[in-house]
Amino acid sequence: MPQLNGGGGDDLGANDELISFKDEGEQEEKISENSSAERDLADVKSSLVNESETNQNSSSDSEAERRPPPRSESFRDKSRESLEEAAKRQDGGLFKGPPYPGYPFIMIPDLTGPYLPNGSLSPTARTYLQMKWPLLDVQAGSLQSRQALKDARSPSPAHIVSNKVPVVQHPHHVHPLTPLITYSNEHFTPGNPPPHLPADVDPKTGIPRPPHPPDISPYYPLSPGTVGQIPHPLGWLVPQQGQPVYPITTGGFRHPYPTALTVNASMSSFLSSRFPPHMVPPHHSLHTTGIPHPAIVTPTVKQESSQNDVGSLHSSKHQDSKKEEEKKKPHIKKPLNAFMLYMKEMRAKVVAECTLKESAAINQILGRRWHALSREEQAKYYELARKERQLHMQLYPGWSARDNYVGGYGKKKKRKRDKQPGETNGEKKSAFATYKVKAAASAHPLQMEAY
DNA sequence: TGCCCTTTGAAGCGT
DNA sequence: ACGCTTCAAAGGGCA
Repeated sequence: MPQLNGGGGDDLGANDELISFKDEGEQEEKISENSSAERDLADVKSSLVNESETNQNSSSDSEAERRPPPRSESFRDKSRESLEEAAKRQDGGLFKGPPYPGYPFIMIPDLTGPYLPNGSLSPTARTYLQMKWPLLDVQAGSLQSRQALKDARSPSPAHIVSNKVPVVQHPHHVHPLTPLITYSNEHFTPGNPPPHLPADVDPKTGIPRPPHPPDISPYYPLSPGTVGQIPHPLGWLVPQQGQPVYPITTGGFRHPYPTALTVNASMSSFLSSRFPPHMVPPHHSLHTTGIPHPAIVTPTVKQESSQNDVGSLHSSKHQDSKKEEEKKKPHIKKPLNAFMLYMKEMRAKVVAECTLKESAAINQILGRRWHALSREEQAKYYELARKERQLHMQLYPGWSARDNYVGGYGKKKKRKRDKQPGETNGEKKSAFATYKVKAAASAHPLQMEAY
C-alpha cells in the first residue's frame, strides 16, 4: 500500500465509495467556517475538552451531535483508505470536475488537462498550485499563467473560509498562502528573492523576500550532494526561478507511477535545459545567500541533538562516522500526509480565530475540523498528500521513512517517555485533558463556557 | 535549552 | 495480516 499501487496504479481500483460522496458537507463546512467560525471553534473546543475529559467511550459522539452528519462513520471507517483509493482514481477522471477543479497536480503534465484550464481553481488548490508548482506554470509556458497566478495571490486562504476573519494572520510570517508548502518554505522564502521580482522585506528577518511564496516554493528539502543519487543542486536555484525546489536526479528517476508522473522526464529535462550548470549552489544545505535551507534539517537540529543524548550508547567512532554521514546527508523529511497538509493550511486560520496559541490545542481543533470536513475536502488533501508522496519518491528515490528514525525502530525516542507499558492513547488523551482545559481556559471567553 | 503536548496519516518493523 | 512505533508540523508549556 505504501507503494501507492504505483500511483501509476492509476488503475485506481474501484472506489465506489467516492461515488457516494455528497456535497452537503462542503457547504456546511464553509458555513461553519465562515459565519460562525468562532462559535464553531468554541464549540469544537468545548466538545473537545468535554469529550476527552469526561469519557473515552463516546469519543465520536459529540461530533456527530454537533454537526449534521457530514459523513457517516462508516465512511470514516473506510474513508481513510477509500479516499486514498478514490484519490488515486482521480487521475482516471473520477474527480474530474467540480470537486477539485483546480487541483494542483495539474502541473503534472498528464494531469494537466482536466483541472487547470477550467479556470475554476479552488482557492486552496490555487494556493497550492501557486506555491508548490510554479514550474507547472512555467511549463505552461506563459507569463499569462504566471500572471494569473499572481492575480490569484490576492485571495488568501482567508477568503476561502471566511469573509470576515482576517485569517491572513501568520504567526511566523508565513505567507497566508503558504500553508500547503511543506518543508518550511517560510524559512526559505526570505533567502534569495529573485532579482527580477519585486521583493518586500520579511518583517522578522528583515531579509528581502519575494512578495509571494509561490515564486519560491521550496517544497522538499534539497539534498544537495547527497541523498545518494540526487545531488541535484538546481533546487537552490529553482526558487529563484519560480521553480520547485526539488532536486532533480540526473541519473535515475524511478518511475513508480509511470502513468501518473510523467512529470519526471519533462521536469528534469526542463530544468536541465533551463538552468546552466553554473547555477549550482555553492554549498550543500546552504542557500546561495548562505542561508541554510530550513527544509534540510542539519544533524545538529532537534532530533539529532537528542540523539546525542543517547550518544553515550554509541562509540565515538560510530558518532564520527555518523556525523560525517550526516554531513553529507541532510535530513530529508517525510512527505506530509493529508492531515498535515490540512493543518498547515488551516492552522493560521484557527489561530486567528481564537487566542489559542498552543499547537496541542490548536491541533485538537484541527483534528476535529478535519473530521468535519466534507469528503470532497478531505479527498482533496488526500490527493495532495498522494502527489506529495509521489513527488517525494521521485526526488528521493533512495529515501526511506526509516532514515528519519532517530533511535531506530523499536527504540522509543524521548517522546512519549511517560507512556506506561499498558497505557493507551485514550488514557494519555485523558491525562492531557487538563492541559487542554487549561489552554482553552486561557484562550477565549466563549471557550470558557464549556468548561 | 530542549522535550512534551496534540492531531492524523504514512511507513517501517516485529510477530 | 496485524499491531505497534516513529515521524511529519507547530508553538506554547514546562522541567
